[in-house]
Amino acid sequence: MSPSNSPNLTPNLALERKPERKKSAAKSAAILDGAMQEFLANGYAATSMDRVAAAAGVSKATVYSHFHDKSSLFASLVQELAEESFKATSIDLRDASTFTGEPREVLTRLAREILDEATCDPKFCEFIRLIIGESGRFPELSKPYIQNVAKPVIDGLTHYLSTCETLHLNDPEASARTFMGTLIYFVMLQRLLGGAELMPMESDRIVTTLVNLIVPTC
Amino acid sequence: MSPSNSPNLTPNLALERKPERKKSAAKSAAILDGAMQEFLANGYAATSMDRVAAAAGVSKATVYSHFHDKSSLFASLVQELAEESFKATSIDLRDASTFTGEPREVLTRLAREILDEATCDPKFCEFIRLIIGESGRFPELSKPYIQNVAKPVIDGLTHYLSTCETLHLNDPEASARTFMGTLIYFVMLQRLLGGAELMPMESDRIVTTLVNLIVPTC
DNA sequence: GTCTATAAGGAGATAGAC
DNA sequence: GTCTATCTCCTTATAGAC
Repeated sequence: MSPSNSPNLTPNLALERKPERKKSAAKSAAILDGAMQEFLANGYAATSMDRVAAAAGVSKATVYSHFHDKSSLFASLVQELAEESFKATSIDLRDASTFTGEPREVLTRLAREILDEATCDPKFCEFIRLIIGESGRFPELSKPYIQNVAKPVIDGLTHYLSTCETLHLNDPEASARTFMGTLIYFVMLQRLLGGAELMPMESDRIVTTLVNLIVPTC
Repeated sequence: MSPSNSPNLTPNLALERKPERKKSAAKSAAILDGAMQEFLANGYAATSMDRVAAAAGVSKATVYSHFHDKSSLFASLVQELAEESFKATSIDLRDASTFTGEPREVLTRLAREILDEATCDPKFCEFIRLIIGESGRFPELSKPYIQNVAKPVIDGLTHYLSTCETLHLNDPEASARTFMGTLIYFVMLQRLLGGAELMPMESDRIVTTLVNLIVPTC
């Protein structure tokens, strides 16, 4: 109980150079990185803690000292990915320049950005695959995705659509879901399910058609 | 080589009552049934062959006598489910009455049927979850789904939309994908990811908005 | 053709040295 | 705090009786 023995009581000294020996956040990040690599590639059940440890460059016991068990490591990873993905897509939503211009231009630009991100960032597709695939056994884990990714995007788009009087949309939120659904379904068929060979489709045709449906032409 | 010894050469006799002792198709069906139950509930990696055997009411050795290994059993199951699902949804497409009436009525009816099936048949959602979740490690297995389920629906809808001159659609196939994408994304968010609580939405609003976007109102 | 019993290996999780 | 070594259970797949 005597504070003189406690190593916690030397915080003001210039010893902060090496935060090594206090369950370093660096190790935690490395473990989450290894977990990301393995879980995204193999899914939950097919990923072993040995491989996570190897991918992280630490021993298995270290993994268990940072995370109580496999499922809580998985939960932490999903949480982190949801927030990271959120940042990636929400930059667009909070940036005013995203929504400046004619509705036709704005929606075209937005659709292209979303498809580009899905195409160029393989982690994005793998994350969606993981969330959908494991949401049956981990129902709670879809919440971070909904709250941090899907809902902000739908809400932001809904707000934008509701401010465009020229579009005369009766139900902006349902329209926003049509917008996102068209894009996500395209990614799902072409990228996730490898439909590019069996039923090819150019992304520009999807974007053009989608924008034409929402922005009245007559 | 002598055909007189071949058991195949007694097809005309009245012995067809008991096809028991020839790797009975009934057992195969029972195994596939058990496999369906387990794989749909747990995914591929988390399903054990012991539980498949138990669910099928046979021993594990019997499972291995009908299917070479776990992955080929899984492949057979996916193939069967894709064909079964295909029948379920393609009845609508081959039935002429599905496409009779005003485009607005036809599309509304079709959208409601698809959402109803996704809502009432839990196997439908679990199958989609399984296909998406495992398509990373079993890329071939998404082909039966694409060929037997997704492509026929898109193609049938594309053909219908292209015959509706009143709709003046520039790109019927891209429009068909918008139609299906909106519905599947709705099912994905609300049913698969449990978004019903966090971002509720009535299916009727989706259907109404979707039909209004495709069928011109002015 | 179907069963019981078992082989061979990998999984999650922990004990104890340092 | 991190490691090596280990415990225990469960996995896929097969061998051999009937």
